[in-house]
Amino acid sequence: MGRSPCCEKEGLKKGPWTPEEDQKLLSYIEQQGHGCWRSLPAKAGLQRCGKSCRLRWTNYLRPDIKRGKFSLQEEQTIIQLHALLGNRWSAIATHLPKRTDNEIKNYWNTHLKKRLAKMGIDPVTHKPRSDVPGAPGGGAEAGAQHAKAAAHLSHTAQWESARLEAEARLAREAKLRALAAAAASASNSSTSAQYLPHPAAAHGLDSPTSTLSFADGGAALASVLEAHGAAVRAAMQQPMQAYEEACKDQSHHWSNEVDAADASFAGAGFTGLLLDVSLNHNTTRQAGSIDAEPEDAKAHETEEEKNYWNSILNLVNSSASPAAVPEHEEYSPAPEF
DNA sequence: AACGGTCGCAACCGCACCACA
DNA sequence: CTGTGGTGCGGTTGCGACCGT
Repeated sequence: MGRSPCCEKEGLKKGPWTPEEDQKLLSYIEQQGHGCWRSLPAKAGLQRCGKSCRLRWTNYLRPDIKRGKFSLQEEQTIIQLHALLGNRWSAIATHLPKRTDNEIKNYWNTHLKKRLAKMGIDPVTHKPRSDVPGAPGGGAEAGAQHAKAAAHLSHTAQWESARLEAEARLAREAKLRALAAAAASASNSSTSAQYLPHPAAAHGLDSPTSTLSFADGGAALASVLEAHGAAVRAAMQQPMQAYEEACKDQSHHWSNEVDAADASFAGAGFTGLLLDVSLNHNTTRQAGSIDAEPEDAKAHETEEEKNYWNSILNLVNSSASPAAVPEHEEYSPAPEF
């Protein structure tokens, strides 16, 4: 149906922002809050369209944005989440505190995608490419094993994806409730609260561009679960049930196809499966002398990684009532790692 | 030093979704 | 129900920085 432009193109500045423009936007938002983006430029004295202002604020000027080099753990998280979610940068950003979706997207496109391709891993499917010499899974036996692991990973990814969807849903709901509560006490709102994206940001639930985050590895989610337990459980049941339906058709096939991978899954869990990929990734990087890191640092990050995923999986699992958890073994609570 | 190619990042574009009148 | 405005999101582009010759 087509839409009118977000603003009159005539007379509006485009391109890089100057420090003066940044200062104008920053000081205006700090004093007034952004309010309606479309009307903001005129009020703030900027020759920009509202959309440009919003992007500049969201991706660059906000005080709660971390800039600079991505840590190894952040890289791993991006790769793992990309394997699960694809190019859903905002969803990925929710799991990387203080990183914007734009930054993650850029980092993926300019660094990680190329690195995976160099390793012989298809950055789209996250599966080894057989046409690359020396790629993982090159041999017949290794290939079969990898196929099983990949099949299981895909299987598990569906489950995890459903969970992430539910997390997003419940966080949105929590946000709406919080906004309603904030509206009730709007008369005494402070300026700092005005430019925060939503009240949940006050307890670390915020991500620079998204409505959902687990900045402290799941504690924020825990608080949401605590506050809205019944609604959360109801929300959680939907994707779980949907996935259960899908599994009814597939479970036999899966159980035959991926039993070897399941064995490893039982021992190492989903995190372990992913970490296995990540550790191979690290090994390759070291072999290629790219950002080589000491072994103990790597082990430390691995432990953190396990804890990170454990906290998410356990929190989500604990939120679902026992009756809501399907009996299929794949839905059993996250294994202890 | 000059030039051309490549890389990385900020910013833009356009579509999709949602809320609301 | 439909049209419109506001915003979110992912893809793409433009340009400066960097690097090799």
